[in-house]
Amino acid sequence: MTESTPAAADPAEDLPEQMRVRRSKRDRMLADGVEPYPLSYPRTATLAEIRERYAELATDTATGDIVSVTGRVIFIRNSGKLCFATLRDGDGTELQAMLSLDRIGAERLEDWKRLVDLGDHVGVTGEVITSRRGELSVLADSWSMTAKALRPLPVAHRPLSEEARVRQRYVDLIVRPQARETVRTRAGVVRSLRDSLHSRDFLEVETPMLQLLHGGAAARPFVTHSNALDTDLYLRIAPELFLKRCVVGGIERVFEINRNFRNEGVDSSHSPEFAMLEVYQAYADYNTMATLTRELVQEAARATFGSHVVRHADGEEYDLGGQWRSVTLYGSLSEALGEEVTVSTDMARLVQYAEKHNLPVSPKWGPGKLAEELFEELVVPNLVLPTFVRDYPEETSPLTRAHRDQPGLAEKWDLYAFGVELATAYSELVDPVEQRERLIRQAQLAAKGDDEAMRLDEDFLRAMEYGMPPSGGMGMGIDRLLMALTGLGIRETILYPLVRPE
RNA sequence: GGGCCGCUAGCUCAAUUGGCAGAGCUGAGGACUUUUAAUCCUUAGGUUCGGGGUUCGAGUCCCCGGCGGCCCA
Repeated sequence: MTESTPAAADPAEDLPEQMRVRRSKRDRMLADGVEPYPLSYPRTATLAEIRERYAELATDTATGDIVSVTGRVIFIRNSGKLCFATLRDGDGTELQAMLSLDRIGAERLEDWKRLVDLGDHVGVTGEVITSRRGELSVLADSWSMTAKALRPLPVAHRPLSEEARVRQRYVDLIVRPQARETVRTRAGVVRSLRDSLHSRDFLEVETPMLQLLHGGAAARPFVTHSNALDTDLYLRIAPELFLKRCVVGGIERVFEINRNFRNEGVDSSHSPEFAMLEVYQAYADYNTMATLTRELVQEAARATFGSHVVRHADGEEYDLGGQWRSVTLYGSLSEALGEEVTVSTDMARLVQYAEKHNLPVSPKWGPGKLAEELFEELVVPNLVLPTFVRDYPEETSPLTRAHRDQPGLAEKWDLYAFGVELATAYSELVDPVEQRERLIRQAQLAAKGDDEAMRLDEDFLRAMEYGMPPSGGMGMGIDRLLMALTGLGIRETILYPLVRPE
């Protein structure tokens, strides 16, 4: 509404012709005492119900059944004494309405031709018939405007520009079936994740979005302010530290599906607000989490596509069924380099490999971070089908338990699919003393590089000191899961992505 | 943050070397009782993203800014 004309000005002056015409039709209705936005319409059946009930009706048949239907006019074909319109329901079902002179009379037929435009919502009451061409139709005895549209629809047969689709998603949803389908797919995936977790006795909780301290991930936060407390607050970058408090409190299987906020770049796979599933399970480890994650994704694929084979927007099909490939970080990196690399390979050697592959090296990186960067550069682009990448350097995994038998490594995996990171999981670090030492080191690093030095979350450490049982934890990006299942960009999987002001 | 590409009618897009800003759909007027993106006749519709510059002349070339997309960091 920001662009609308102030009430004082005469809005008709500036408007394009098509909008003036539609407003004048609304005015004409009001002048005739007809409400262009009535309270309701006595609908007796949805378009889908009519289609289902009369699926087998033969060509050029009259049923004698009278129904009342509603829908948005998406195509219109008027002639002198017989008019056709295609109506569409919210679920995308289409049905034809027919209006004939002998059935509704000259006056109402003329009203239809004068007042109804593409995009209007109408209600039609009449007999269910099939036309001579076999099209299932409602032959009107009466009709009403149920909501007059004041703006023209875009051309229905050419794609909207990508920017228009994102900025005016409501228009995208009206004209593009794939847009409506994506909304349904997303709802189905989220529902499937919840069902899968509930059936495994996980409890869903909601933890703070507004936090005094941000933690649980390395990312720049959004900052806001509480007037009541007179203190700055952070929008959460992860729910991790609160979910762990839940496990300390005895909620042994806990999850949350909610939004995280990161004040970072926006591109085809990153959004400043994104939906995330996090799961924690006591007496589990990163192996338990791998099985759970695979089952969650496979059940989501089956719930939404009826199969483990998913079809991407480009038509390619991928089978997500069965066991998934599992590699180690250093093993796959060694293979890509053609030389043995381990967690004890020294910095100088790693820098040589980086130079050989034109990878710029930041002076802030340690050997663990550099190995990860090399991995992302050389291995990740080739990971198409879901692949677990296991055993990351301890250096970059401050909340992860040390590997049970390989020094210098941590029990962490990342799940990659279609070139992006889909999920990550740890055998959680639960020793409060070691946890404190690692967080202090992180805080010192943050303080060096950043004026917003991270403070220690003392309450989190206090909770850990009460004793957290051995646990596995996992986080999965919901938007990215949708991307992996559908092949769409992140701005298509998010209904209303952030855009710059017009 | 850097590079490249784009922004023209309500929508999707054209416009040759710098030389009258166009098409389809949509809209308006008319014809049509079986259409399916109906068809036929007539017709309207523009601050070419904004600002500045070069030029006899700029949608087109140059500079600054805005928005979007892609690639890179």
